[in-house]
Amino acid sequence: MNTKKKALPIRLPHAEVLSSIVGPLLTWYEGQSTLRCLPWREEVTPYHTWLSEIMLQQTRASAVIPYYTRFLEALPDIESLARCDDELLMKLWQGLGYYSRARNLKKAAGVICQEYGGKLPADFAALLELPGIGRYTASAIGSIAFGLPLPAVDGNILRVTMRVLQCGEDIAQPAVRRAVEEALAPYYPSGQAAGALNQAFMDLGATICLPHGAPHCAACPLARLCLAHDAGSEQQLPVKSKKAKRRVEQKTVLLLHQGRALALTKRPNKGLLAGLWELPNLPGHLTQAEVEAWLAARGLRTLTIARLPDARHIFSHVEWQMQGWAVELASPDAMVAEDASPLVWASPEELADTYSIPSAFQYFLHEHHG
DNA sequence: GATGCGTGGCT
DNA sequence: TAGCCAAGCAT
Repeated sequence: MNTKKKALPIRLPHAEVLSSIVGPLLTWYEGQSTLRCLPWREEVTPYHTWLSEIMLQQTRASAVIPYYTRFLEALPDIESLARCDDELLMKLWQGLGYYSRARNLKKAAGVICQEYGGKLPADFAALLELPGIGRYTASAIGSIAFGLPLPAVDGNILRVTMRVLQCGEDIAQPAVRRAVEEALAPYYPSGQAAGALNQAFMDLGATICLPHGAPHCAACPLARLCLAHDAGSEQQLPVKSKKAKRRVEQKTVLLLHQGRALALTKRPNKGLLAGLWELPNLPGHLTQAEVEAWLAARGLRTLTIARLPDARHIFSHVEWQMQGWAVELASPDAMVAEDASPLVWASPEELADTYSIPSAFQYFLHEHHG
């Protein structure tokens, strides 16, 4: 016999309740729609919906708005995105995080121009094949831009659904996400109501059915149907298993000035902050003597050197504890050693306009200016 | 299925 | 403050 446990499909309790939430949700959304004025709701096109959904992945709407507006001014259509300069692309994304989203966006634009005549396909399976588009995003684009009856199951829909059904399944498990999709799909309308229903779920999750603190059940159009509200268990749901603890890395960050120019290096093309620019940095916390030795070994002549305030940056899975040194170098610099990553010397203008530098280094850059 | 991938806001 | 969380995807 096969002793491996076969994963059973997740069954949601009281799933029939879901049939009765569609009407109240749509009615509520139509009454509320002017309350959340979002730029991607003003002129709905497949490109606009696609761009907004990518930017909104794991990112709050308030953070996305200025990026979305600026991005469309620079790259107003899919064709210009497909042909844009990579440094410009990353500059437009600088500070938004999850940078592979931007690279996948451009990759997908190339495919769309190549395979689909420059227009997004109005088809779930075809959307799903594009880089950076998963089940959620394919459903969001399909429903909002093309009126396809697809539930876009994100964190909001999961939370609302688990509460309405008073279901204690672990929403960190992909199988639960899939079960919610299958449970909701039969009740989804086609046409404009499809996108409206998905956005109604999201707005409800963002403004009423809150993830932390007390949800605003008194203002919720689903309160009378909600089994968790009925039982008083809203704040115990949804259940979500904890993620692994993040590791800590110590770094020594160098602010190397040569006249007006500041040294930068390019990060590797894979992994954390792939392909972005950074301040030169070394693993561990080095003493002043060790920093000076490192500089000397690269033919860089130190004029002055001073400690900067410590800084800490927390990523989702790693924490950087950084010590910084500001160094004035004699110019011109000598050639760097072969094993060192090459330094580029950026003027303040290039720093602002050309190089994409992640937020993790902004503490020290502010030190540089201020 | 678990892990890597950013950043900022909230409690 | 430390931890949790946000309109997830790729591997």
